[in-house]
Formats: sequence, structure tokens, C-alpha cells
Amino acid sequence: MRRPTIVDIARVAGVSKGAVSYALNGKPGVSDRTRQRILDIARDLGWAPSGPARALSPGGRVGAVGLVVDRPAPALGVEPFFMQLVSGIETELTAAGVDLLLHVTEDQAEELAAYRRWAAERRVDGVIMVDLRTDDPRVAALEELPLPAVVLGGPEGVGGLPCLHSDETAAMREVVRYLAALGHRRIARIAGPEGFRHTRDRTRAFREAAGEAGLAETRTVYADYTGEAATRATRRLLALAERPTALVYDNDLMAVAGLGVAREMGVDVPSRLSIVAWDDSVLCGLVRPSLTAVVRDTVACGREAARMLLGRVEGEAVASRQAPPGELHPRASTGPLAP
Amino acid sequence: MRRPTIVDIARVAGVSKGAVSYALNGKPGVSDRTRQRILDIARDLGWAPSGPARALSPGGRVGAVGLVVDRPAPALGVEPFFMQLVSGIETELTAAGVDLLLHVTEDQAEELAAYRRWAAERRVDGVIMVDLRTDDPRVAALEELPLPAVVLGGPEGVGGLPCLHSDETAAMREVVRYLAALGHRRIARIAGPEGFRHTRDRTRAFREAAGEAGLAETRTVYADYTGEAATRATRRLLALAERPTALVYDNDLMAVAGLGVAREMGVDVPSRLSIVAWDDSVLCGLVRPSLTAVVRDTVACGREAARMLLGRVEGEAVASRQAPPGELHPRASTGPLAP
DNA sequence: CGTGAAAGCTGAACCGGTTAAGAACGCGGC
DNA sequence: GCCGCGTTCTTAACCGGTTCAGCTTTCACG
Repeated sequence: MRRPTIVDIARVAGVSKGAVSYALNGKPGVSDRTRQRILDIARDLGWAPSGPARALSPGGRVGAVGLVVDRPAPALGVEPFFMQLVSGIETELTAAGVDLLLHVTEDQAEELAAYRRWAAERRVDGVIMVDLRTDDPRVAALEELPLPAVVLGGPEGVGGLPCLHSDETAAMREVVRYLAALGHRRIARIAGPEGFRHTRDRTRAFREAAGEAGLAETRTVYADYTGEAATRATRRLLALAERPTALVYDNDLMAVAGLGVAREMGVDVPSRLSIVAWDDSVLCGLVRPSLTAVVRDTVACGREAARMLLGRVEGEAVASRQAPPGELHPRASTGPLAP
Repeated sequence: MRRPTIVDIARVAGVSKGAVSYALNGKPGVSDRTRQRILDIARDLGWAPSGPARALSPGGRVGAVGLVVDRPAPALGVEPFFMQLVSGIETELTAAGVDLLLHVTEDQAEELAAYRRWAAERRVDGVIMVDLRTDDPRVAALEELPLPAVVLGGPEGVGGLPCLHSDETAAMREVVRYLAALGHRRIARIAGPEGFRHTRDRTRAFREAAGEAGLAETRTVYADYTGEAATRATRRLLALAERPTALVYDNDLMAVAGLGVAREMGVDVPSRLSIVAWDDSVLCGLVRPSLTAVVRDTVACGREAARMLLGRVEGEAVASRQAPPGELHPRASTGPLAP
């Protein structure tokens, strides 16, 4: 039994397929009586519009958007950020009957190739770009392609693309003040890749907040969000003569790694070392001591980004927006230094 | 500047669009000279085939397959299994120029609706189904739909669908023997949802292996892969008068949660309690003590499943296969009981 | 030199929708 | 009775490919 088409409906209803199309799309051109009859027949036949056919029509939409994730695969699995983001994006897309294409790449060249292929082959109506970098070549590429795009990150360096950016200054200030209030004077930060835009933003915010709080020595070392890199970085930091008494990690996975290193080196958390994770997930609540974390509503970010993209796909002018700021959720991994 | 089409190529080459189609698809019907000329022109114009147009042609493929993930969203984020699976699937799909549609649902009804919509609207050429349950209603639904499908799990209860199943008996036996050899007599297992097919399989394997090893008392309690459920279950187990001395968790996230509970209750791991995680991820190596785990090559499973599905999409008869068995990787969370 | 077959290419139909242009019809106004 | 107009519907083109039937041209073979 073949998929029913509008021609089948037209035959049963005794009208032309043009009339059926008008009726099904709620456009004027058919009487209410006829429209209802056609809708009934369509329901009875179990008709659903063919995606490819719709897309092929002049001005037609594909009904799908793409997301490329370019991070090392092993880390990805345990990186809660992405699935939360995807979950939020999906919520909004599903409501609009739009599908999500997910692509995992090894490097940025592959990512660019994916965008180009999607545009050339008309696989998607638009894309959401994440992990904005400084002087990101993807921005120029996406601006050239006939492919609506929304950037997660910014607000600078996104060219003419609408972006959903987050101001992390406030959260960073909260973190630094909190740690300073606990008595910490030497705070170090284990950051994400230096090339990422939001990494830089946080580094600047970190330096400024430390200055405000009157902390002399702050230090940021760059890692890549993986446990191994964080492990190495933490070992080095804790081996310093004047070792830091508080560590701020750019994601929760690295914070867990840091916790493990502290344990292994016999540095008690939190009496000798405080640990803060940026980005919360169930993980932070499961390890012991549970991890103090900066909580961002990643699901909401995903939803908002999806909404923005759907707007752009419809041809609306979409303004850049600010995502809700993160908040510090203190748990057991931070505290005053033992005397 | 519009996307170039084969008509544009035809015009430049001075041939009909039929000839261009033959040339571009490597089909006979054009001379080698003409074919080369057409290929050159296509390259110069930056031509790429339109996905929707290809799909619309009689017998055409959409060039995409779908994956629905039906698990609680917060757990998903930190569940390494899925991203590893996706990563493996993607590798194989990318090589074939096929895209992946990912859909996250709240319940099984939504999942079924997604399959039906994908089939009715021709959004995908096939789907990979995961988390097989006992008497799974999705099997019958997928058998009725004109939608090639491959099941992860089995080998029974998949109807006529080809499946990639894993025999976990061997790995389970290895785990139980190992723990028994360390001196453990009371082993408990914190499992995934009872409705999942592989949960049942493991439960049976667990009971059998325990019998073989001469262990009197084994116990399986069911959780849902989330940290909270595992936390509750572990608390209850460790509060028993005759508490188990070894715990086997059905995924790594729950094992991490269990480790936290042990710590909180002052039960030292591994001298008083051994912990084994089923499914390895970076997480297992990051927490302290690092977690002994059963390692399965999830990426390879994803690749194999994708290969099987691509075969089915091409109309080949695809036989069910067995996935490579898991292996025990002992780390620091298991050991002999302290005297 | 005639003939048959193969090679190389064209024209047109087809997939399943959307949409612009136009036809048929009823109706009110003059 | 005729005109103009709005409603309702039909016709046909179009999107960008694939593929089948058929038409030339070439060429080997008897």
C-alpha cells in the first residue's frame, strides 16, 4: 500500500490537486465545505506531506536544521552540555515540526565541509553554530553560504550573524568574591581551549574580578575540556611551591578530574583546596565531595537558539540576545581554608 | 547566484540534462570524453545534487537515517553511551554521505509518533532502534511501517528485524568470578530499568554466574540509569545488616553515584566494598578510586549498526549479528576485603 | 553495399508537492 | 439583458533530479 498523495485525495474528493493543496494548507481558494471534506479524506487516508516534495517546490523549506559538534569524541560522551543543549533545541524544533541533523566532526575543516555540503545539497534550512572562536573562520563561511545561521556566543566576532551570547562577568565576579570571602588569596583557573571565544571572555572577567577583590596572583591555564588535560594541569598547579588554594574549572568534567588529582595527592577538599565547576550536571551532585558549580540553564539556551533560528529561516530579522546569566550553586567542594 | 542545477551544466556542455545525469552518476550512456567534460563543468560550477530532488525521484533515497533516544534528559547528558554510539554511527554514515536525524523523546508514545512521522513524511530512509524492551511495541510498529530498521539488542523479541545483539553472559561470568576470587560472597547488582531487554539478560546471566561460582546470595535491584535512583538503591543496600561487599552497576553514572554513597556512609572502597561499572567512559578513570569497569566498544557497535542499516536501506538481506563481547578492566575500585 | 547491433545522445514522463493564471459560475446593480 | 466582480475551482508550469523509449550515427560483418 503506497503512501497516499494529494492526487489520491483529489481523486476521492473529485477535485483537482490544486484545490487539495489549498485546502490542506489553509489557504483561500476553496469553500469551507470542500475544505472540510478534503481534510476528512486526508485524515482517513492517513496522508502526510512528503518532505522532499515540499522542499523541492519553489521557496520550499526542508524542515530540518543542523548542528555540528566539533569536540574530541571521548570527551563528548560525558560532556553534559551538548545533550542538554540538544534537548532544548529539540523541544522547540519538535513543536515546529522541524528535525535536527547532528554531525560530529574531528576538526574545523570537516565542520566547514559539513556546512557547505548541507547548503549545496539543501539538507537543512539553517544551522546553529557553537563554540565560537576568536577570528572564527566559520563566521565568514556561514555569512557567504545561503544558509541561515545563529551563533551561540559573541557578541563580538559574529559578523552579521545573530547570536545568543552570555555575559559571564557577573557569574565570574560572584565566584571570585565568594572564594575571596572564604579566605582564598591564590585562585587558579583551568580553562577550556584558548581559541574559544567564551574562554577568553571568562579569562578577562576572571582577571578583572580578581583585581576588584584585591587578589594579587591569579593564573589561568588552558586545557581542552577533557579529563586528561585537566588532570595534567591540576597536578602541575598543586605541585607548585605556593600552590593555589582554590581552582575554578571551565566545565564539570575537568572539575571531577581535578577532584581526583587532589585526592591522589592527598590534598583535602575543601579544607585545603576549594573546587568550583563551571556548568552543572548530575555529575557535580554525585561525586564526593559534591561540586560547587556555576549553573547555567543550557536547555533554555538551546530553546532560545532554536527559536531564533526558526525565525531566521522564516526570513524574519532576528536580533542578537543575551542568555540568562549563570548562578553560583555552592556545594561541598568549597569552604574556608583549615587553619 | 542560484545553486547550479544539472540544467545549467547541460546548457554549458551543450547536451541534454539526461546525458548530464548519466555522466554524473557513472552510468553508461555517454562517451568517456563527454562524461569527463561534464564532470569538469560540474566541478567548475560547484554543483552538488539536491537532496530533496534526489529523494523525490522514483525509488530515490532521502540520504538520512534517524535515531530516537528515549531517556530522561538530565541523565542523557552525562550518559557516555549515547554520544559514543552516535559517534560510531556517524563515522559510517558520513563515509556514505548519509545524515543522522536525532530525536530526544519523553516517552515511548512520542518515540512511536516520531517513527510514524518520519515514515509518512519521508524524512529518513531507515532508523536504528535502541533500548529494546521485553514485548517491545516498537518492534511491531516498525515492522508495519515501510521503514527499514535495525535493532540494538536481542536476539529474541525483535520479530523479523535484523538486530545487533550482545551476549553479556561471558562478561558477567568474568565479573562474578573475579569478585568471587577476591573473596566476595555477597554481591549485589544495581541494574537498569527492568523493562529493558538487556537488563533482563544480564540479570539472568548474573544469577547463573553466581550459581556457578557457588555464591548463595545474589540480589538485583532495578534503577533507571540515573544517579538519584542509584544513590537511593545503594543507600538501602549498604544499610542492610548483612550488607553486600561488592556492587555491580549497569552503567558508569550509577557506579559514580554508588561511590559517592559509600564515601558518605564511611564505607571504604575497595577495602570494605568493591564497585564495578558496566560500560566504561572517561568518567571511570577520573573519579577516585578509579572504577573497575566492563568495557564494551560502543563506538564499534554504532559503526556496525549503521553499516547494517545502510545495507537494509539498499535492499540487501541483512543478517543479525553479535557485537563484540565486553571485557573487564580492573582498576582501583575492586580488591580483596580487608581482614 | 546492405544490414544489424551497439554506442551515444535526446525528449519526455515522473516523483509530490506549490502556486500563478485563467475559466466557470452566481449575483447584484444599472 | 448586460456588465463587473468575487468566489471557487481547474489547468499547467515549476522545483531538480532519474530513467525509459526511441532516434541517430557509427561500424563490423557477411
